[in-house]
Amino acid sequence: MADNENTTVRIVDIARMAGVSVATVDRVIHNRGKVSEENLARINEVLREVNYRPNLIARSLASGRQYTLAVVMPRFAQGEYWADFDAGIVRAEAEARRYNISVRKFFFDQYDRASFEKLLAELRDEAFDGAVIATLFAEMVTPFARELDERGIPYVFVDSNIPECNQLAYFGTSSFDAGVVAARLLSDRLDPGSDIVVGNIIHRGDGGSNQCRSREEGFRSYLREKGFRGQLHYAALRLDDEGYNREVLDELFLRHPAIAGAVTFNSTCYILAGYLAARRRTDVRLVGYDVIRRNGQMLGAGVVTALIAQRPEAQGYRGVMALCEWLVERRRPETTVNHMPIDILLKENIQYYKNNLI
Amino acid sequence: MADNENTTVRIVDIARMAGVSVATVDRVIHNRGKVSEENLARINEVLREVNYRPNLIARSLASGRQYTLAVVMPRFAQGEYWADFDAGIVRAEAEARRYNISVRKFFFDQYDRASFEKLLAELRDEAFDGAVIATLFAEMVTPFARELDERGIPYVFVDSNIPECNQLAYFGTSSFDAGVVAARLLSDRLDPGSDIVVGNIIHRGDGGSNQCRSREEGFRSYLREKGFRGQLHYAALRLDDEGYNREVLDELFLRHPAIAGAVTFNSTCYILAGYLAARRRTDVRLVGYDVIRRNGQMLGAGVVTALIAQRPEAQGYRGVMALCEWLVERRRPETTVNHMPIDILLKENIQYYKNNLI
DNA sequence: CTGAAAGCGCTTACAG
DNA sequence: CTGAAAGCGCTTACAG
Repeated sequence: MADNENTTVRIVDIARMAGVSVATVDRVIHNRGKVSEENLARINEVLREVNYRPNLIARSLASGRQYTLAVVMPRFAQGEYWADFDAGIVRAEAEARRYNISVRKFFFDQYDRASFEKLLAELRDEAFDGAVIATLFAEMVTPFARELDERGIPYVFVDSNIPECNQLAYFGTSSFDAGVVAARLLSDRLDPGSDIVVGNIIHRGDGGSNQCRSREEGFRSYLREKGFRGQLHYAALRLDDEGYNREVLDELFLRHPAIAGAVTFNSTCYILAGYLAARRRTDVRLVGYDVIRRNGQMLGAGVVTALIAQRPEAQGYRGVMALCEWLVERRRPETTVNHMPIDILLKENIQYYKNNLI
Repeated sequence: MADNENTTVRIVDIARMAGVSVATVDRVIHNRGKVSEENLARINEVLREVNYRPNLIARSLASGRQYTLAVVMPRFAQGEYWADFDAGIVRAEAEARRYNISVRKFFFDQYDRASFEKLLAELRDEAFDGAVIATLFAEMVTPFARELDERGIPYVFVDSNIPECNQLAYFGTSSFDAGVVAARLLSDRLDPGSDIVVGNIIHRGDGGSNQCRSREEGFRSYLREKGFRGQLHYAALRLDDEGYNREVLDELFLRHPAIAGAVTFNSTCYILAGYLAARRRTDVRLVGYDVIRRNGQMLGAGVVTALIAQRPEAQGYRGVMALCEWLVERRRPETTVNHMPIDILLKENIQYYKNNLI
């Protein structure tokens, strides 16, 4: 019955036990067909009996099969959010190479939906065996996902999930609950009547990402539940236009003196932080997302109260690895929706956060 | 000069380029000696020129070399802290198997230093190629580490670091700063004059672990810096002895009515939480360590204010993997001291923490 | 539908 | 000090 556990059984062993050649066993293992009913049954029986575990190392070495993965993500500069995600891709790439899997990155502009559209069009003519897709523009990802389904190409979502697709997996936070946590951290010591500024970045095309919208819903939901009575005021800000932002915010704060809190639902809370620091508004609590360099500095300086992070490096790494395991071993991730932890960073614990990108 | 990047160069290629056989190249690659000066030089030159990267998969398949790793850790029951650490070990084990590396666990009783001593004695007669050691009893680990140095066996520390050893790596938090974070979370809304209870578990042998001592130092240091004026009172508690603990705590709270905060520096804050819940002391803020089941429940119930966690699963996983990479590829971890993030868990974000053990 | 044989890149005795 | 040859466990044409 129970065979000697420690001697691994190989294909030749299976072949001998079933009275066939290794090639036939191989056909059964890979469902390549062209095997007689009786051999099929016999081999499967043996496979089951000995609980055959293929040696993946040998398989990889022998097959020489090459896979290419496409990673569809925003373009980034050093120190920005997507640079951390990219670090995870790079790490996964190094591991994947051992299994003859290579990675190609395709970039779009996260503030310009047209750039994403254009990129998707290009991808129609590209050959790849799997894709990791950052779902910022969810409405456009959905139809593209259907095309991939038709092409039989597996894909993984990162950043925020889109439930109605056939993704192999999702890696990212629950955006809604990440919004709840922001509200908790911000309102903890806020008078229930205070107003709150919401900093937004002006988009080309249309408003906000999938993720930011969900975070705001979670944020509002928490405040509602806790009986918060203040107002939320939106500030439409620009990247790298300090003068403009200052004007907008000056006016906003002037008009609404009850403002005692601030939040951004994307990774640019350093903009609001810069303003508050310049104006010495130490009375305003500020919460934002993502441990990018400029946010981290503002947290260390005490201008930002808390940052919420979502393990971008892990998202990148696990996205690629999920596809690798699927392609090499036909092994699905244990769960499709993989919510990353919602990390809370304060001045006191931020220094260790980046050390361990895993 | 720069060769075609994408065609991998193999040992046969090197051999041909150097005008020798693959066996000689292999000897050079592995410093096995028995190679003439001139061949050595020529081969090394070629190796450098083509930037040779061995195919580890092929190497592993061909060599059939077996390694055994020893993991020295506390015995645990399901739901306890070390069970999470163990989950990381198990995951690493699965990966390591591919490279012919197996893991043996050796358990001691974390509340009994004699059990650790006994275990170390046993390990002297065991054969293994690397060790992951939980450093709870630091004074005893140090001499044992020296023995390993002499035996030429690499080792990795987890839980808390011991600087003066030759560990290949350390994976764990900065215990001191984890104490600082506890103080920040506890004292945030505490009156500077309030007293604080420190819950301790009575040890057999001697007091507290390495880690708990450092956390307490960090804790006290933060309070000192912030001008905290209250007192710290120790409660010597027992595992699984609710009646006894209740007596001790009843008396303590009676004698010190200024107590408004509580902390434990190990993972048993559920004991204090159980007491506070039973006595309906919602006025006492409680902070503890580690997301074990019973702590998580108390956080969800609102009895515990915050938990601080240290990614035990990652510690286990990375500890084993560091040894694997060293044994298989002679690759050292990039840094020796790998501080894990100090994670902060509140009621609002705890639900996602366990999903992603990485 | 089936099997013998070569090969993936490396390591390991073995004979010289 | 050196090299020819077999082998790790699996896959892949190829011939039947």
